[in-house]
Amino acid sequence: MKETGRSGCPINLTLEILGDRWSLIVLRDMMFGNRRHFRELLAKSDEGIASNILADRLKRLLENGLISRRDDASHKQKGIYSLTEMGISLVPVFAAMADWGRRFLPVTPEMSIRAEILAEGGPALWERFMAELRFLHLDAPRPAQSVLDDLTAAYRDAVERKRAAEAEPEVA
Amino acid sequence: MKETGRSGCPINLTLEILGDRWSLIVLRDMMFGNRRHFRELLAKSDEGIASNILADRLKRLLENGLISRRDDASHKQKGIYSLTEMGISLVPVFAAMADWGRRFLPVTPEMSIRAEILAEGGPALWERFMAELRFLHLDAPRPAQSVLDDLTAAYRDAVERKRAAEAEPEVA
DNA sequence: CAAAACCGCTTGCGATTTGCAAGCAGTTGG
DNA sequence: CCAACTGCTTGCAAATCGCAAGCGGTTTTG
Repeated sequence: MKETGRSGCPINLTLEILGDRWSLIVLRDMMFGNRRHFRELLAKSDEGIASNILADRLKRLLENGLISRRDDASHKQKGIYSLTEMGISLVPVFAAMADWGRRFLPVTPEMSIRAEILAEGGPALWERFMAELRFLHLDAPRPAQSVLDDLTAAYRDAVERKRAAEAEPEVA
Repeated sequence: MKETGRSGCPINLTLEILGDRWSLIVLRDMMFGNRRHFRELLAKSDEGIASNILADRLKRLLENGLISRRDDASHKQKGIYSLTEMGISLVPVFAAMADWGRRFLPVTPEMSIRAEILAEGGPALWERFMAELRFLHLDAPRPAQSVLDDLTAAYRDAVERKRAAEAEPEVA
């Protein structure tokens, strides 16, 4: 909790915590990719975050209450990072950002399929997704159906379709 | 348009453009404070942006198509910055971020009143606000009623109430 | 009509942050 | 016992940030 000397505006305060190139990437991978260990977040990211940056961001996200950390019982060195309610509550922010990005920026189709589903599902879907995240990251009961599975399946389908299209460039 | 070598994920692409401490602050002041000149953005900001940073951000926002710039007919040195449709479309992102910030961060009451109104108004209100921004920044027709006036009036009221409360610390 | 204020924006410079590569002590599985 | 793996740190060069001052030109003011 350092003194920044800036204003009490909600937009400004949000930017003081999340206004950099990597914090939201880390949270995105935890949220949509269910990556919970340091190495998972480090290696499986499409953007290739550096290990010192990742360590720093995890520390800052911890300090600010967006994530929590506990030891992995199955491996004495591993830590498991989880989203807190504060982190889970970013779902609408991700949905809004992703929808804006897919409309105005040169996104790839397979990377924007999940943004599309979230935009079409609207707040009702976001709420179901957040309930699922509370099950995965907190101690909430398992919800009836899984939004994350739907999102992941749609993404895998899109990747698979792209691979198939590239393997067979011209349709006969 | 520089090559960053990162992914085509909408979240990532959005962060490559807006993922820093100042870009969204500048857009916020243009959007909610209707600040259109360099000096207005420089001096009237609650956060005190440096002039070189402001110049750099305006340039980047121009390059990325979020704002436009034209000369001020009434003053040969002034330029007028306007939001483009791409910039106006960030309204839902601001609404989501502001709502998250006011729920989880130590915002001041008078700075969060607008976030509250936007959250309660929901997408219908956002759409009316965007129509008004198209009138102020593009060449769209004037909408029936002004959301910005409502937001600004609510903010002024909150500031006034705070000033009154501070002038008379203890209620008799 | 000259001085003062204001205009957008740049420059210099020290401090901080970033990105990359390598490495570390401890743990696990074969 | 050793190779692979764990989370995370260190060194270092490059980029960025933040502050202060200033620049050529325009407009306002006394």
